[in-house]
Amino acid sequence: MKKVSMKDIAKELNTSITTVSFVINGKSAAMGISPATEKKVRDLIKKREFNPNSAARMLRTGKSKTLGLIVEDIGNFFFGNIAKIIEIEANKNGYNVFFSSTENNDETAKRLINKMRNSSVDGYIITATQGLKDEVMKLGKENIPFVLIDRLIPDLETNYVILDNYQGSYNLTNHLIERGYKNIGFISIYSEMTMMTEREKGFSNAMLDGGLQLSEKNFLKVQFAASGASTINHIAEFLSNNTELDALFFATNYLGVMGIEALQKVNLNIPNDIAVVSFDDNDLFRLLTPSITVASQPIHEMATKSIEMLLRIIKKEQRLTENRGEVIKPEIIVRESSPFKKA
Amino acid sequence: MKKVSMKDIAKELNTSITTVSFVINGKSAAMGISPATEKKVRDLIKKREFNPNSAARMLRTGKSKTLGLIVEDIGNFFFGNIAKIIEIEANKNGYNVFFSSTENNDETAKRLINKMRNSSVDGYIITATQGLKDEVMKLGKENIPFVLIDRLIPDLETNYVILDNYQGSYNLTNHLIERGYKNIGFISIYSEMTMMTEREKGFSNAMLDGGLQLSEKNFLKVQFAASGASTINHIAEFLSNNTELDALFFATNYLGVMGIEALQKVNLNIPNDIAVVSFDDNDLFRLLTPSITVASQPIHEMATKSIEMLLRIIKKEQRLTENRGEVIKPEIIVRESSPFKKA
DNA sequence: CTGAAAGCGCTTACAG
DNA sequence: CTGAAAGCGCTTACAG
Repeated sequence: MKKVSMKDIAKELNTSITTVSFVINGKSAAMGISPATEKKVRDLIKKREFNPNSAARMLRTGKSKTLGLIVEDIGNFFFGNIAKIIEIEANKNGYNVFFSSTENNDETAKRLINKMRNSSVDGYIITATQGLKDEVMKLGKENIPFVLIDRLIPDLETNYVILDNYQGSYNLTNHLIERGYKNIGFISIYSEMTMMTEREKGFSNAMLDGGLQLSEKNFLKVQFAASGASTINHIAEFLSNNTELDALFFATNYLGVMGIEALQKVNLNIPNDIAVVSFDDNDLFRLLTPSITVASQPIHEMATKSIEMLLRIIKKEQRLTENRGEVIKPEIIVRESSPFKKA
Repeated sequence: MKKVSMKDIAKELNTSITTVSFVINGKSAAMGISPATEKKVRDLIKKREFNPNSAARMLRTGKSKTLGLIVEDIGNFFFGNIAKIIEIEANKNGYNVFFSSTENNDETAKRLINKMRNSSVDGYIITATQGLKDEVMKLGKENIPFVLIDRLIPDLETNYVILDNYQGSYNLTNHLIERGYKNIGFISIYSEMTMMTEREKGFSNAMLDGGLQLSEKNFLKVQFAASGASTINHIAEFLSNNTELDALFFATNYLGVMGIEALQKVNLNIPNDIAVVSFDDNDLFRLLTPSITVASQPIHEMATKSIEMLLRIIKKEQRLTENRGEVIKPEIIVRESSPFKKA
């Protein structure tokens, strides 16, 4: 049972492969195929269940109709849902999408980009890792369409869709200050990524603007790669050493999750002993008792904006060098973990 | 800046394309290429950063080195992590993977399978929807490798990796009975999928084996597609109408999440007023107060078993018709939501 | 030990 | 309005 080809269709209809190809590619009108011929071709295509061979088309045109999605971790709530929406939108536009997780590792990210390049993807959506600048610049130089999502690369001007991390962090900190908290601990990871530095800047500026003091006792940084257990221990230790803290700001949702475990470990009650807020929402924060106040990323908006931008670049409606960035505003969702502070 | 091809490499070395191809495909020894020639070729390939054109290779060999992963929802914890592991394993074996979410919709699933077929994937890992039997049988007839994951299709013998839903459900119910609960409500979705029917059977048999009575008051079924709000209302109503219930068994983790919201809505306290257990773990259940007892799916084991099985079928080490199913045992993780019942 | 050549299934410039 | 033919970049049977 051999697959049917354009040749088979053409032969059965006593016409040429050219005609069949024009019909398939919607060029009948432009190339002046008669409606009668067009119908004959379409009918037989349907009857024989003919589908053009994508490899042949790809070889001939150089376009694979495939996109590459490189995220930090497809198994996490944020990126999993980003991926779902991107895949649906890509599909609507005739694209399939390859995906891969970098686990925030430079070498993995580089390998994945090159692997996908060998499969000739038509464009990328990339969650950059810290040392990815050269690799991404290479894409730019070779004129391969891409869009950065969720995080920028310092000193690299390009197309991106990111969250306004500074503003979200500033507003979330301000929310705590307005509710009477004065000794706020900011717990983040060691990172040069602007995503992290912006969140820290937003926190610091909100504190200073609120007339509050800042010392190193307000900051804890942990290693991203550290195991859950060791991170929880670090946080617990920090809490034990800084008993004057009345609120905690976790810079990512997985830090928040670990932080909540750490608080249980040292027997601190949220929100009676200490208030808690976190950057990034997830199901858990909504349903925990108490529920957790967050700065939430509009996932749907970020995903659709980035795939639309990538398709525009691929279709050359937007130049790769045009540097049209989208900065999405996060939303502060006030929940039970940050009530007005009791006197 | 044109991409370098095998022809360029051959010309520069004054050798033939054949020789270059043999070297690239590791056939030097078998075809008797001299070590000196082989080294010359390899060095130039590295120097010119040559990568074989995948489209040409695909057209010629009929193999795309691409797999299709069709899951219910890549954005959910279980499938997102399944996807991550499958992608990593596939990559190790030289495959890229396309993914798509069915949202448990038959038409979407059929469309996705056919779309991927047109991109000539070499094999599929599929989370079946209820009406997917014909489509999957077609794959079988055309000898296209695939493995079902997470759920079977009734009356269809094939390769699969699933959870032992019956045993997990039986054991989880038994755990409640041993702890003194007698009026247990089983909350599930309308579904013909064996996954669901097995869970219900496990529950019912454990109840009967425990000498407990069963009536329709022990069962609530909701629509999968129903919105969160309407599902929560249904559950809340069920609870109000069945005040004698002392424990709830949620048949999936998203039902568990909604159920917890419903319990808050009708002011029932876990575990003082009512115990709760759920099938499928997630981060939330571990961190909620109280934490939730679950039957947990070994995600890593399910993912690796399924990709290994698919690769075996592709490499013809296992026949598609061989029907080698793997049934993975779930683990009961006892947490705070199901203590011994107070007198 | 190595090379010339056919052919995978398309698209498209060219010819009529 | 439609067709014959080149060519995309590989793999591999065949020849020597």
